[in-house]
Amino acid sequence: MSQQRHGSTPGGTGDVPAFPDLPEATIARLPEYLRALHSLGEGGADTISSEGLAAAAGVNSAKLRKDLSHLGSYGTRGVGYDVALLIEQIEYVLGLDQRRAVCLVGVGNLGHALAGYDGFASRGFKIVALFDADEAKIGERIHGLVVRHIDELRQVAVEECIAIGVIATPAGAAQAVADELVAAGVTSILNFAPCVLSVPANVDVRKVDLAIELQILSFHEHRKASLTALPGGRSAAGAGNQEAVGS
Amino acid sequence: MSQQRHGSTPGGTGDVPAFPDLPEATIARLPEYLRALHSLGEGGADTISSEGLAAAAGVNSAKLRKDLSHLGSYGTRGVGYDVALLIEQIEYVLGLDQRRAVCLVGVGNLGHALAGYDGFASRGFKIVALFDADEAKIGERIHGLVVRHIDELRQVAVEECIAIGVIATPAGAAQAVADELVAAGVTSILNFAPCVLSVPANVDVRKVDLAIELQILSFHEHRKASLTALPGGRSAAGAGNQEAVGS
DNA sequence: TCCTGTGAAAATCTTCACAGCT
DNA sequence: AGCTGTGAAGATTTTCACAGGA
Repeated sequence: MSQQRHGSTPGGTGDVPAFPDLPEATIARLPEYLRALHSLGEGGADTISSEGLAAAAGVNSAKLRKDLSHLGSYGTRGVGYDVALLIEQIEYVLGLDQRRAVCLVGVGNLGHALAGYDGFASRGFKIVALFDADEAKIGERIHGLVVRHIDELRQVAVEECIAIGVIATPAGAAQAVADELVAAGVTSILNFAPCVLSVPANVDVRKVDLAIELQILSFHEHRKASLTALPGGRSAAGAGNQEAVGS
Repeated sequence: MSQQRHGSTPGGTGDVPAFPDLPEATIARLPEYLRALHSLGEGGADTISSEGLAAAAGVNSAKLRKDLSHLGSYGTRGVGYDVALLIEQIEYVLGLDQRRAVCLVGVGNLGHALAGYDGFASRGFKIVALFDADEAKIGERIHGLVVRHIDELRQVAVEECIAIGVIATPAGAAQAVADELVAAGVTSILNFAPCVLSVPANVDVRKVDLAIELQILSFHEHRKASLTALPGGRSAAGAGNQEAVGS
């Protein structure tokens, strides 16, 4: 879903430093591997096989090995991967070793929940500022942060070195907010508003649209219904997006 | 592989009726097209070219045409697509013409917000029941619905014909909830808990993990930083082929 | 033995470019 | 003319299957 490509490989001769240019599909899976690794690590595992990690992450083992091979060789044949080492490597590649400040714009229904979402803090992100355009909300305290007026965004973004902006406004306001974020120097945006944003090529946008997820599920419901209404429907060969986990 | 239109498939594999089997990638984009069409329709457009619709949906026009061609021929050469007709067709394929009941399990921070999220109702879904395991929350009224105990899930699911279950519990509880949903006959699950669910093959699971989205953005931040840190780096990545970014 | 890492094949997805309809 | 629908080419992603190290 990325809006733009990330071809890089500058033409220069390659004293390219440590930046493996990973396939997008791989990048999107690394966080899941990381979560699985943390979970396994807490369970006391020191090493884990590709099969085991793959199961914990919900993918198949060949894909997992291929993905990890892009990072380098951090496994041991006959044994598996060292959990702690792999965590470290993935965290490095994802840039999680440095703290990244996040701001959230729009403290309505959804924004309110995001502001207090534990999952952010527990996985290396800290929301450092909240903004809204609604005067009635300015000054409100949410999970320890005070809501500020959107006009302060530019200044605060610089002060706090904000790296990622989260947009949780209604669709109508989202483009203007994105423009503000870009103007403030933010180069990564997570957009919860149901609309397309236009941004300069150096800015990355990811979109999460809750209704779209439901609509995709609705399609599959519709499909399943139309199959069972028929004689001898094939059952679900690649229907889901999850491996058939057989633990 | 090129699948023909709903003509009769030779060979009598069964006169499979109107269910085009769309590529997953296409399915995932249809809701976006639908949103764009509604938006254009409200703006007064009766017809729209592939170029125009593609821009509104944030994809390129060739992809859009290919996607729509899988549904059949609903465009007019030289003119474009009839907005109303196309909306109708996409809604039909996505199964949005029938009301689908949704239940939400877990009314914590995030669940609370989801229960009141306008985007669901406004795009054809209705949350008809809320569940939680925490006695303290049972009976609470949220956006017009009373929170019930998870033990009632099975019964309520049948009564209300629940088609889709949304899991917004902590990770530790998610698998048990998924099992309950499956036992209650729910065959589509939207999972917000950061964990992998195992479900039978006929159940579709989609996962939304907010922290993972941030981690993916973090990767790109890291990558961008490592590029600009290099000599000659500059914004050489000009290969950007994003749609013309209209101001 | 067990398991990773990886070429090569297969499947899927995207883009091009133009035939053909309005 | 303008625009859709679509084969064919290209790019990416997944899967297979096995070489080779522990």
